[in-house]
Amino acid sequence: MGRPREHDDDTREQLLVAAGQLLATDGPAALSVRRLADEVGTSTRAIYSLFGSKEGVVREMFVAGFEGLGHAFDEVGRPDDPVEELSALGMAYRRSALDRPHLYAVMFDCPVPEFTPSDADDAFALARLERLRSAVARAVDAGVVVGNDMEITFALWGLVHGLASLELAGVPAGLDADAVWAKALGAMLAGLASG
Amino acid sequence: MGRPREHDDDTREQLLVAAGQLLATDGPAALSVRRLADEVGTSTRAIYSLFGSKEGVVREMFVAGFEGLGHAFDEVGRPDDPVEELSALGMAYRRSALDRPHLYAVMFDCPVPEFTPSDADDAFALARLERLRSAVARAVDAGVVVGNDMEITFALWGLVHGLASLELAGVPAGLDADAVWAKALGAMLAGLASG
DNA sequence: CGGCGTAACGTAACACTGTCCTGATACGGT
DNA sequence: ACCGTATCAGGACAGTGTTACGTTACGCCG
Repeated sequence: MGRPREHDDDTREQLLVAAGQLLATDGPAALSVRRLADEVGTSTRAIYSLFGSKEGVVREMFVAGFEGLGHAFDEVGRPDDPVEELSALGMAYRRSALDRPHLYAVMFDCPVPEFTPSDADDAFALARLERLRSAVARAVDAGVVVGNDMEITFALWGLVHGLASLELAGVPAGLDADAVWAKALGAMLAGLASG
Repeated sequence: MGRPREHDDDTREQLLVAAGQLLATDGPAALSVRRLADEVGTSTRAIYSLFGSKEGVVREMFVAGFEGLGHAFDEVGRPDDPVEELSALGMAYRRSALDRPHLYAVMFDCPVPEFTPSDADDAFALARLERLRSAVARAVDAGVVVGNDMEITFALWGLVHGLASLELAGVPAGLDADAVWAKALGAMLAGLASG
């Protein structure tokens, strides 16, 4: 009974794609409910039916961002050398951030004031780091890095997050970002090896 | 000739203080031109007379944030051991971020969509890092860290920025932030020493 | 000393925002 | 064929940053 819904999963997908494009091309200020609806050719009501609010749309992008990070981690195999695995995870993190900078901003900065991560969102984000944590644990077990699993995980996360953040903000001309990443990751992993 | 101005440097200061408090207590969404004017007991016109726009207010906070970082660096003396100096600069960075989290957000995240750092702003921010760069250069000269000055500076900046960013976002319960900082900084500096 | 020019003021209007409510719409069941 | 109902589009509402307007308060000059 009732009118058949046109605000279905298909328009939902279209809205998310359009929201990503708006954010990527014209910045957070351009992401308005009306413009988003226009872009897809539907009404503002669709956004509230499907996502509850503008915040809901951005939350979905937050989740998508961390899922993308998880996938980037999954694509890293399991090299024989645990240290090499950690290094590969770091570079996967970098690639994930650089490939979708607008999502990375939603994940860590809060460019859309309507959305701030809830505790559940934070928990979801934290869970994507399990892959990194297990790699750290493996390295600790192998004796190639020494210390507390969780502390080392956050030390590494802090490093790659900071580097990615700075690189997205724009490194000065004449500075080789590749070299900075190689130097930083190499030094950190070497330092962790010696206690 | 003309009416004497009441929108003077005093109200300017009051507006900046009030803007900081609004941002710190009620978040970026609460920082509206009308509310800011009400808080100080003046009119919205004052903000446009003194700062040109809302963006101008936030820009001033951006500058104040980096000046605060510069002062935090200045308070670090010049220990005999260059590595100890780098470590102290890192902890000064941490303190600066934790003392004024709302300013740190303005500096790196863009929580107020009206403001995005211009090239001049970025240049000003970068100049505050000169203190770190000179300390790195000193350490390189002393042979206690090896590599390119600028690359190492950004490696260190990335690390402390990432750690501060994660700590402000909230580390999971049961994780000792002090320990993470000590571990991360120690490992990085140790790793940089061995090339 | 009175009136004028001028600079700065508060306010109200504009175009926009996110959100909610109203009236129209299109189907399934009787 | 008609009604009930779930869904839709669009307009209303309160709030945003910004700007144009009319008013106010002072220094200067006649």
